[in-house]
Amino acid sequence: MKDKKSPKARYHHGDLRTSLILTASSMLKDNGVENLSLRKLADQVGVSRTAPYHHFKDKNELLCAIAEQGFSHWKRQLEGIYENPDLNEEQKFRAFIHGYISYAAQNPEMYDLMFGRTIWKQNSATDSLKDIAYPTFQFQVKMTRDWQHNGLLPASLDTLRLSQVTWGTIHGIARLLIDGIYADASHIDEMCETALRVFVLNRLEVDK
Amino acid sequence: MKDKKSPKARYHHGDLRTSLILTASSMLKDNGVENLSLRKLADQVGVSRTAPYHHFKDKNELLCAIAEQGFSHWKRQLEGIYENPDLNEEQKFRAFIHGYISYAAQNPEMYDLMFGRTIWKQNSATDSLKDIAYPTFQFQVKMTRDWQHNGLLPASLDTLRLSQVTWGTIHGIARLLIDGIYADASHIDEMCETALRVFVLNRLEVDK
DNA sequence: GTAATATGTTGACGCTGTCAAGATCTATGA
DNA sequence: TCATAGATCTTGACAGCGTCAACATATTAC
Repeated sequence: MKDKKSPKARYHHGDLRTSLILTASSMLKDNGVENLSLRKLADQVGVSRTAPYHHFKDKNELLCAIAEQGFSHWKRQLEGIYENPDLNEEQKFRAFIHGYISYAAQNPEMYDLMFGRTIWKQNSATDSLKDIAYPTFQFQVKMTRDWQHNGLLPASLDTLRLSQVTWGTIHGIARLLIDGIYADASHIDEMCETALRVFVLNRLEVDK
Repeated sequence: MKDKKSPKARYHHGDLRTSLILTASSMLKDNGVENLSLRKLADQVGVSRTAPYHHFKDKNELLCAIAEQGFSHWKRQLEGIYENPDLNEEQKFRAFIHGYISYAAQNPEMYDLMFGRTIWKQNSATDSLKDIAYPTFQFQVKMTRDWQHNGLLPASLDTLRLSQVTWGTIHGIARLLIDGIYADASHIDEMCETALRVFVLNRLEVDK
């Protein structure tokens, strides 16, 4: 050790945990989960391959921590739409659908991590992730209930089932887009409008 | 080589390609794509680790071949519903939705392979797979068009967009189920009925 | 029957996640 | 102040993965 304290050559990193999450998020965005390796990540950050294990039990815990960041960002965005006083109920519903799909289209890898099987299959989500993810899911149920009370969505249907169906719809459209089954992102707006009309408008201006 | 022709000890397998697809499908069903390795597969079939490479260019080609089988089975099932003369249009639509979700719920790993990002992302589907997958997708568009003509679905909407939305809906519900975000399979029927009412019934018996 | 081809094998390479053991820095408390 | 405990980072090692190259053996074609 020649340099006493060159900032790059310190034995201890300082805030490795945060650096790992940040760099990993960036690598995720560029190349997807399937190309995110702990070794490349450690290399990028400038530490040895096993250093991350002092901050995350295993790779899954790192992925959950990244997803947490995503949910936090995501939840703020959702709430921002729902609490915007300048929008009426139908506009909120429209903004919600467009916002949801846009987020997925603009952050496909993060969306995949947040809502994909890598984390959720086989219950590998950490408690910490569940603590932020579950309330987000529930927030969607709450919005659905409100829209039912407002007459925007049919009040006759069970709220939980209806919110599963509405969420399923936009989730499914998002997945078709980001998984490359419908690669053409130029139709996003039209698809959103069609979904909207299926859920809302067809009930108001009855098809004759 | 002691035995002249013990059926287990032959140098050439006989129909390795078929055996690989069959065994791989079984392993897929049990453990998912993420746990399907060529080496374990070869071991199971009783050949060396590189033998599969004489029948498939790489792992992706094997996966595509498996998915082809899935699509073939799947397409027959779809057509069986659609061409059943004992069902009226609404019953067909209902059977289609229930059949779709049931297939996904009963064959989650195959469904994931057929409609997931492993194959479709980055255009890794083989031509052979596309030849069977694309017509299946188009068959859904055709059904949607017919249901529009029958008045079951709104004729005012663009057929392609509408079929993307209806497919998106059941695809999304299927994914939520098989990815473990909604693990509770006991609600499948209720979710299907809710989706059905959103698409069809709400338009007929207008919510008052 | 011999040559070409199809199909199988072993060896090797670089990549991966992760464990164990040891090195080095930081913080605690006597 | 200084030893020591704990946090953090390192190298070494291992098994598993997909895949390539080189070689062996069986089948097919002329």
